[in-house]
Amino acid sequence: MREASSEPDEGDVREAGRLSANAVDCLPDGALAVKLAKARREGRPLRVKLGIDPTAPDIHLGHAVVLRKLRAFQDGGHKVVLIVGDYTARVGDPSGRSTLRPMLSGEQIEKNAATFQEQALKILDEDGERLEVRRNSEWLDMEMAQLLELARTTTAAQLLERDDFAKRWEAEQPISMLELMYPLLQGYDSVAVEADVELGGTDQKFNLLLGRDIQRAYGQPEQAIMTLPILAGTDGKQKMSKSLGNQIGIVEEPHEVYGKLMSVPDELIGDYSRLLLDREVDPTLSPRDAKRALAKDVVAWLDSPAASSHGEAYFDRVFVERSAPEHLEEARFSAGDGTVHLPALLAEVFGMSRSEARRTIDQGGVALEDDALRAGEHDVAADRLDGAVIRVGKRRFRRLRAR
RNA sequence: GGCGGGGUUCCCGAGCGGUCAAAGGGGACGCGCUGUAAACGCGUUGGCUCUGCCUUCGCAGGUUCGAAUCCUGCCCCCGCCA
Repeated sequence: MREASSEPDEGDVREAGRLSANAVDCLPDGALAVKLAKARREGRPLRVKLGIDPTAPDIHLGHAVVLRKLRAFQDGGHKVVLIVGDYTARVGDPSGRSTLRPMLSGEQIEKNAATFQEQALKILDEDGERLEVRRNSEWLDMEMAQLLELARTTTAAQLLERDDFAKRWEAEQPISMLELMYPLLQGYDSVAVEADVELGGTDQKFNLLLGRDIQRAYGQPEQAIMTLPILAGTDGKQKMSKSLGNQIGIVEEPHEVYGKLMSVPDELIGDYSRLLLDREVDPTLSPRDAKRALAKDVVAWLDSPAASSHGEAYFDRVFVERSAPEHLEEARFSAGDGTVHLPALLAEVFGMSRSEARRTIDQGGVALEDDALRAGEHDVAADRLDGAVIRVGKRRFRRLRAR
């Protein structure tokens, strides 16, 4: 559907340029400016869609990249439509995956959906004028006839063009019907909420574009799409994701966030800075100092400057000086006959097995008051433990107290 | 419906009657080095009352002095042809 009546003026073009900073793709060319112009003429905000499937319980910095962009739209006066994909989470988006994804239980999805929504508000403006939160079960739990109507909008060839489907097809790997349906469902979300613009990671490009086709099939104006870079996880290699264990959650303890950011490979500092803080790295800083500045400012953004300072102090103390943090959790032990079997105590306190505890001790990984225990030193006098700080590895600490 | 290939310890993947708690890689963990990291080196990676014992190789039986390895049944996954 042409929108020729909405010629963008200079301001629209500038605004579109500003909004598409950091974007990898903003398609079709010029479409965003046209959308802006149209909305301006009609005196309404743009409806900017993001769908997130609550397949894991927490939002991490990878999600934050897109959420920040949404926030930029909000700050520009537009309305974000956040779709919690409680229905699509049951299907499992195959994007970037080479294997099938397990289906989640309704209960688990419900739980995740609640925390997702709550955590997203840490970044988004929750003003009702600027935010609409929807669940896609509202419209996807549809009649068979409606589903078939949706299915008519797209051909198998179209779907198989998608990169990961194409690869799997080529490699004779399974592609389930459920997965094939996924892009259609996501596209239908756009129809249901009448999206003007949809955002997503670059891995979503196909789905976002297909949304346009589906909107057209339903007689709606086609959304503009914007893709943002995928943030690499703390391993520096793979996309940040909970299941790969390389994520930094936005509601983690400030010192955890700080520490995890510091452990990110240097090569990522630039990306992180640009995508999470919208700024380039100060070239006069050494990688170490640049990373410190990054860590500090990200924590300040997510929490507060005070939390950030504490996170930094904690980090310096524990990792730079290698001493125990100021505030330690306590662990109680019973003195028994005056000797304590450490593997049992460590197993209980740190959730490891006794064998693992023994090995760690034997490898010099357990220290009492900064003195590493010697190999075989498994039984220790209770009075030596009472009040002492025990450290396992670099970062696990407890203050011991006799019970 | 027919034919064929598979299910091994966190993951991938060897093993194909004893020498197997099971090669190799990845990941993770510990130590060293260091900038906090990366890279690199060394070590560990089922459990336990630990020079030994117990439990693992889809599930259940069976053969055998002895099975992850052989047999039978069952469950599940994948591909091809139709």
